[in-house]
Amino acid sequence: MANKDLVKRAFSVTANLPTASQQRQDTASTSEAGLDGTKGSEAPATIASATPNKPAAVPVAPKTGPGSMLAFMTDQSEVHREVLRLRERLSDFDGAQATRAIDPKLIKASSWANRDLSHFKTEAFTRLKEEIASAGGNVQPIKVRPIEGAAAGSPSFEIVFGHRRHQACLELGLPVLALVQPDMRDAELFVEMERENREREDLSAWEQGVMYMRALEQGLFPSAKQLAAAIDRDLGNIGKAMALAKLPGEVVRAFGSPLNLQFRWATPLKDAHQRDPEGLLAASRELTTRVPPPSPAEVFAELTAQGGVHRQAPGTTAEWKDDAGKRIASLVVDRKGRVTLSFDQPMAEAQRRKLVKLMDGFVGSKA
DNA sequence: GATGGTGGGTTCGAACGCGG
DNA sequence: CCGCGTTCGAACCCACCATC
Repeated sequence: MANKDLVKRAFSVTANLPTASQQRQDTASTSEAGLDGTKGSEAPATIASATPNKPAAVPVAPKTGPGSMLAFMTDQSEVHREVLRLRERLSDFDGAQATRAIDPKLIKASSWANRDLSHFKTEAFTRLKEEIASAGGNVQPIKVRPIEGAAAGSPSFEIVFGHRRHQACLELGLPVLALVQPDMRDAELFVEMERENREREDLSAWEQGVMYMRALEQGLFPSAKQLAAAIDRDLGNIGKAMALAKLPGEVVRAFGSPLNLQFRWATPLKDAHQRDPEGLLAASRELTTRVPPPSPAEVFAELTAQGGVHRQAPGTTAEWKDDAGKRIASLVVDRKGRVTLSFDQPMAEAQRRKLVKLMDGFVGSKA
């Protein structure tokens, strides 16, 4: 039985990782009982003495020099095993990146980001803010890079992506969960920020344009073509986005928010600006004073109609209303440039005759 | 001629409205 | 409710022009 018990005991000792004192006691038991003694086979019971049925083993301090040395060595082997265990656990996180909770005041927006303030007033942003508030912080971390030589009290980090989550935490007074990426070059930051924004589809055409313009102005890329290649985007769209971004502020304001500007409007608006810059600005200023404000499509239609355009955008280009604000008539242009003038209310005979006469003159003058 | 930029046409997918 | 057609926005492609 002796050999069988020894094997069982040895396994038990290893598996239970005894403390030095336990092992010492075990050794003492073995010596007392002999290799074949039943007493020795009970030793593991001492190791497992934490069980409620058995009294806890009383640690015995080593009394001799070799005993102390043995105790030290076993202690050391225990530390060594712990190190190995921790290393093994650490290897589970190979490739993972650690996040930190950072005071949002210590983080500044990226130099190339162009989050329009109206982005932080949208319903989507309010929902995001509510989600973050209910979770007690942003669950999805933002990405930042440290700012070299930042002065005390000034921001120490720059956002790579996650401007909306940062803004939400800033407004809520919560720390931002952030992934800190050291040694990140400007171009790398730009490409990553651009990719993240595009994947989330939450940057307007105008904002993209401003972002691209800044990247080129600051020399991140030598040309728009190389910028397009770096971010894997079509050059034509980059040109259109930048054309929107180059529009005067008055024109952009006429649309209510820069977020309302669309890619396909870039060329017609640029044409209108080149054709009659003063006229376009005057029309834009006038549109911003309208109550109720016209829709973005109506603004576009009116601005591009300034000075006569070859290709008009489809949509309602003019509306007439009565004192109560109810629509009386509207002028609509379809995709082929055909114009329909319609009246929403019954027309008196006298008015009809007047309109026909007006049309005679109008069509006649065209012919 | 190479490179960079622009403009216009086409295509694709999503959203929407309408009729059965 | 479902299928179909239409519209809209974005992306892609390519031809063309300007500059060096």
